[in-house]
Amino acid sequence: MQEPKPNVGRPRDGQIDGAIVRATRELLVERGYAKLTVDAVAARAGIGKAAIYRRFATKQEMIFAATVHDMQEEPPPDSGSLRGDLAAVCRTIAAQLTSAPPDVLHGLLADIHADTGLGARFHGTFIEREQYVLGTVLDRAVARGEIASRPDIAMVHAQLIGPVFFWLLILGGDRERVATLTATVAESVASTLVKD
Amino acid sequence: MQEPKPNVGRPRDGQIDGAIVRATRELLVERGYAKLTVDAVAARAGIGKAAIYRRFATKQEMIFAATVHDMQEEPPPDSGSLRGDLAAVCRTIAAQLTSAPPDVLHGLLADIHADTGLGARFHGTFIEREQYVLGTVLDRAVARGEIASRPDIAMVHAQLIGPVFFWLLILGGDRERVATLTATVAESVASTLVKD
Amino acid sequence: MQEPKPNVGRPRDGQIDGAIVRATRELLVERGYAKLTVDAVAARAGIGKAAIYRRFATKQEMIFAATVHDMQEEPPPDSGSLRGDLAAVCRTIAAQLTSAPPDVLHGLLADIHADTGLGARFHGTFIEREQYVLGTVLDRAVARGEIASRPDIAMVHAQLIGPVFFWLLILGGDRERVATLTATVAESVASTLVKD
Amino acid sequence: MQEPKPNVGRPRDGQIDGAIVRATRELLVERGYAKLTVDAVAARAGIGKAAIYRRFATKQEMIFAATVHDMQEEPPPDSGSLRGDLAAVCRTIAAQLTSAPPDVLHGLLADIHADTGLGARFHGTFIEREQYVLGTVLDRAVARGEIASRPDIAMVHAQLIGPVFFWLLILGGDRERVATLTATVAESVASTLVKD
DNA sequence: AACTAACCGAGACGGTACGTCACGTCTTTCG
DNA sequence: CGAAAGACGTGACGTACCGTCTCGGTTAGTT
Repeated sequence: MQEPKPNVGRPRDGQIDGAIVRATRELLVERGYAKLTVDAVAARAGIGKAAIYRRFATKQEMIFAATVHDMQEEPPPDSGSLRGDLAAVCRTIAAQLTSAPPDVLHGLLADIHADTGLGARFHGTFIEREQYVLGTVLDRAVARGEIASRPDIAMVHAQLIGPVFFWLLILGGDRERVATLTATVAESVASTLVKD
Repeated sequence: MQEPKPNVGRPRDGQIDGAIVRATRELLVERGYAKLTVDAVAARAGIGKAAIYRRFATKQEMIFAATVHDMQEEPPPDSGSLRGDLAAVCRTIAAQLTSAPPDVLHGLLADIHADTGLGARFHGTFIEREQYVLGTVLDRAVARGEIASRPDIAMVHAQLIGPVFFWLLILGGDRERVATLTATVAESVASTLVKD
Repeated sequence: MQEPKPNVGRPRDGQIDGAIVRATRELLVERGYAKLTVDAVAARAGIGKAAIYRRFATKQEMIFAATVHDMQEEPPPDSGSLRGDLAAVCRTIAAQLTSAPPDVLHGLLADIHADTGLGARFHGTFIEREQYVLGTVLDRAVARGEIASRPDIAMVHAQLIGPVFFWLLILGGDRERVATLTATVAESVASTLVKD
Repeated sequence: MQEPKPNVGRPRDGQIDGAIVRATRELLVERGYAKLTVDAVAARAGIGKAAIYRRFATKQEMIFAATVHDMQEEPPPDSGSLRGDLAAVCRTIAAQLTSAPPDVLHGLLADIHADTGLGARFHGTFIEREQYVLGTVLDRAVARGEIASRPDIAMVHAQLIGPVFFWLLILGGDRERVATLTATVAESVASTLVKD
């Protein structure tokens, strides 16, 4: 979201922000990511295209903002074990991955990685946040004495989230069985870490 | 690839098929997925656009065909243990995932999931093949007595490939450390299965 | 010319209308009717193709508008005789026929008659106007007592303009001798009418 | 029509010539000049495109040959007066002009004048032949003593044929009234010439 | 109360790529 | 070697979408 100049001129209409998000989400569901056009969003929201581009630099930024909730994920409450904490983290992220249609995630990921700026923001907003949460959880395990030292976070991240991600986005797997997968993976990663 | 009518008229020039693939791959590397144009492919290949559209219904089909090699993956030689076999499968697939620039994979996945037909072909060509290979490997483990019965293949698939996939495509992780990740994951999945 | 909605949105840039006409005329002279392309017109005019297709439904409409000046021919001043009036009318029309390269006239006539809508507009713009002028001139002759009643206008039209048209477009005749032909025809038609 | 090499190889199938002409004429009537395609002619005739291009250098040549009958117009029998002879010539040519749909004539004329070679052939086949016939008729009038010397043929040609041409092709006039127009014009031209 | 600066909807703008179509040529198999 | 079938390079077509810009008009805060 681009910032308006403060305290001069007419202020932005706050209803428009909501209307853009709503129209974008509706059209993503109705037509899919590839067939979403800015003109259609503007028409559906009953606004002009300029109102969109005053707020977002590109179509991708708009979709990014409309799709991705504000994601201020916090470390889960201490469950008493690394395994339980990892399962909690994994469940939260899995829930986010199922909050948008799969083709939207694919399209967005492609566009994000095609654009340096957006890619950096995505990384900062999601990846780093998730790894911060993971780090907290792992530090707890160290404090508990479950593991000797904090392992490489990115590797743990990949082992924990990768299977869920793949299941949902590549295999197009059943969303109900994600819970099972999540539990299995958390167990598996925890025991691998503890074993070392 | 659209099929020509057999034995009537001038046959398709086989060199053109190769030239399209070559030009597409070169341009994907040089310009990236988002900036690939059909006109540029035709120009680079020294052919007309019509020759492309005679073979592929859309630009995406063309890229799919040019990117996705004929992928007739076979089960790896028996390594003597489930863990060794899983590691071999995982290494092979990881090698394929690193054979194209990452933005190409993202773009292709997005386009594949935006188009039902292409999605089905992708599933048939890759997912099913990988799961066939995995099934073979798991059956060996059953025969060996490592595991009691063949588990759900898709779940194993997700656990095995998901981390590598996530590491490479989402985290943009170091390609050299994929080997470490692969080994860790294979070990982890194997021991989870054997334990049961 | 397609009409813009009035008083909403950005108004059409009037300079573009002129630039399209100018570029079209230049390119018709430089390359001829058959080799005129819409892309070339847009490039020459320094505009996008969309700006052309926003104004004209087809390439032919564009050429029609660019070629056919607004043609608000008025009856010539009363020369005192039917013969003089007819000669004046004929000279005016002959001048219009020589204002564009001959291949443009051929191409335009062909396209006009290939498209019902354009044909109707051509008829309304040109034929009816010319016949209105002819009707005025003939009415004067009736008032003068040169002829008893107003004859069939279309027949007179054909007799008067046909020879000049044929001379210029079919015979590819010398443009300097059109004056002689015009005078001869006007004399001939006038005496045929007066004789009756 | 391009000549085959004589006495070598397989002779051309004479039925094909007829089939091309028939298919061309049918499609001209059904779809009009602008929408006639060589592929459609070949398909309708049940032949290959190569068989067409073996006979005609261009699409226009094909249409020219298919539309225009072999036109070996001879001077009409002596009617005893210039006026009668001119009327006969005019009637013959008018009949030819009505033998094809009007849009075909427009299209063909445009293409003829866009191509030097075809334009020359058209001129030789039609214009010169018509002027030869006119010359013969005018010579008769000189011999008869109706006129003193042979006037400029092209000018007479334009005066005589122009009105009919304009009536049929530009005005889209009623074909039944062409007879009246023909008679009027012949009378008018004859008396203009005799008067001098 | 007037001024001013940024807002608003609507839609035109330059640019770029798409997928289609037709031309006239070329290349195969068959007779 | 002619013919049917159809692939080939070329090049224009008309459409669609992007992100920008320009209208007339609206809506605050500042003079």
